[in-house]
Amino acid sequence: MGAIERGGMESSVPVWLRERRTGVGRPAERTRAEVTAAAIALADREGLAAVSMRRVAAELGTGPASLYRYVDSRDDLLDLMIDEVAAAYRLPEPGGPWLPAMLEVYRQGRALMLRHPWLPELMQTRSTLGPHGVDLLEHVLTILAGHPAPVGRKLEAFAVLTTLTASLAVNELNGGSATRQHQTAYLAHVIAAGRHPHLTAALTGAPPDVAPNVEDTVARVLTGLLGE
Amino acid sequence: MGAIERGGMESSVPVWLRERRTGVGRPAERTRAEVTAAAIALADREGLAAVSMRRVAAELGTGPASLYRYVDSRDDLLDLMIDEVAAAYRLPEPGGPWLPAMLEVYRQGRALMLRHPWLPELMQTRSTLGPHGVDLLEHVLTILAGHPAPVGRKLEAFAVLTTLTASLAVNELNGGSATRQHQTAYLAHVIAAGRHPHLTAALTGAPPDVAPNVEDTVARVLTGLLGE
DNA sequence: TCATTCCGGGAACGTTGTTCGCGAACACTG
DNA sequence: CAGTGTTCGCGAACAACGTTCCCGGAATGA
Repeated sequence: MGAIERGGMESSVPVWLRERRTGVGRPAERTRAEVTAAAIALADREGLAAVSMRRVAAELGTGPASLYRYVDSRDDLLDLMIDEVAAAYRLPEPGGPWLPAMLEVYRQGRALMLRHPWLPELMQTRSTLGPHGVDLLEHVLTILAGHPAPVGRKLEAFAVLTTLTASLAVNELNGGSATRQHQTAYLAHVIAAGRHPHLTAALTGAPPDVAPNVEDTVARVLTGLLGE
Repeated sequence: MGAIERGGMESSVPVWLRERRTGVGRPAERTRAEVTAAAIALADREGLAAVSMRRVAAELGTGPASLYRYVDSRDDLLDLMIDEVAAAYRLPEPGGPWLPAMLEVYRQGRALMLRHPWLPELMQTRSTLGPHGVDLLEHVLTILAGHPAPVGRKLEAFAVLTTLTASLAVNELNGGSATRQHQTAYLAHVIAAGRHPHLTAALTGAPPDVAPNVEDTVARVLTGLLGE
């Protein structure tokens, strides 16, 4: 009876609401924050695939089962990692025109993702809003407070900006990697086949004199979304 | 010596180039297409997580090891799934203004992703261009052939359109699911806390009289990217 | 018929996420 | 100070995973 009561229907409660127990009982030797930090360090060093419960536990010098005292599942841990990283935003007091302020948000998001190469892949898969994510959203809404667009479009702009940032970061990170070689190997084959004239022209033509400015792209998308 | 020669440095060759053997030896009982179809059927029915080599093999009535005659790894199989689904595009002969043509591409992409809910998640993680993907890209470039923007921006527009379609599809698919309830449960808590006034206003305010038209969003982003 | 070449797939290896349950550690009560 | 309730640490185990080995069989070309 007790077991059912405990494990029952709490699985729909997000991580951020499952909190510290009372002061009774044996005190924990670690914090959720420490576990999260260990996972982040591991991901930074060896990539997201290396973040298994066992490896994280080893990082902390404990057994795998111990982690489940701090986290309900591996997915929870991933959510914690995402939000913890978002704590690093240092955003200036909102004020002035909205576009430059939004671009600053993009710039810092990009920097975060380059510092933590596993971040974009993670954010594209799961869409979590933890405490720090919520702070960021509040900041964006403050930036856009004076903008005439309806709220729905502002939320939409935030979502698109997030996705776009992740997408562009992935592109930057894959610059000259193995995945890229995969692609070009096959594309060379496609070009040789002769069909796909436009693709051929696009890829064999002289490389653009001016490298496309990524920040301009973001600006264009944002003004496209919000007008002005 | 033979083993090294065979398994050696071919791992950088994409799936699409590893092709049928000679007519000698015992003929295969299945085709790569059949394996792919089985995987797609399984994913449609039980989600992407159910697509394990063992389950796909069971679907075909064989052992897990047999699949490796058709595919080098599970990742290869996922790439095949993506491209196979892209074969379903039925795009009209290009002609006329570019925006409506691009929106038709979006519309069909969206339909594909709603029919195969595992698709967006997969496309956001891995960026593969198989034969059908290449055809789609060629189509888009044909649509934009008369457009004055530099090629780089056109490729960029294609990439953004793909990402955006996947992102919006995920949003649509998560409409009323468990993940959504996670979010709103925590957001309610955030609102109750009192900080985040703009967020509170955005979420508690009267729901927008007009539901935001997703197609308009895409149009806005595209014109933002390409101008005009 | 024989040699060659390839396919099918049982068995096994290493790794994964997660659960069970027990012993130990602390706070509180009497 | 003993007892009780409650929590923590974590070894062991389970089921499932991707992948490799390897061998028996099946087909083709000579």
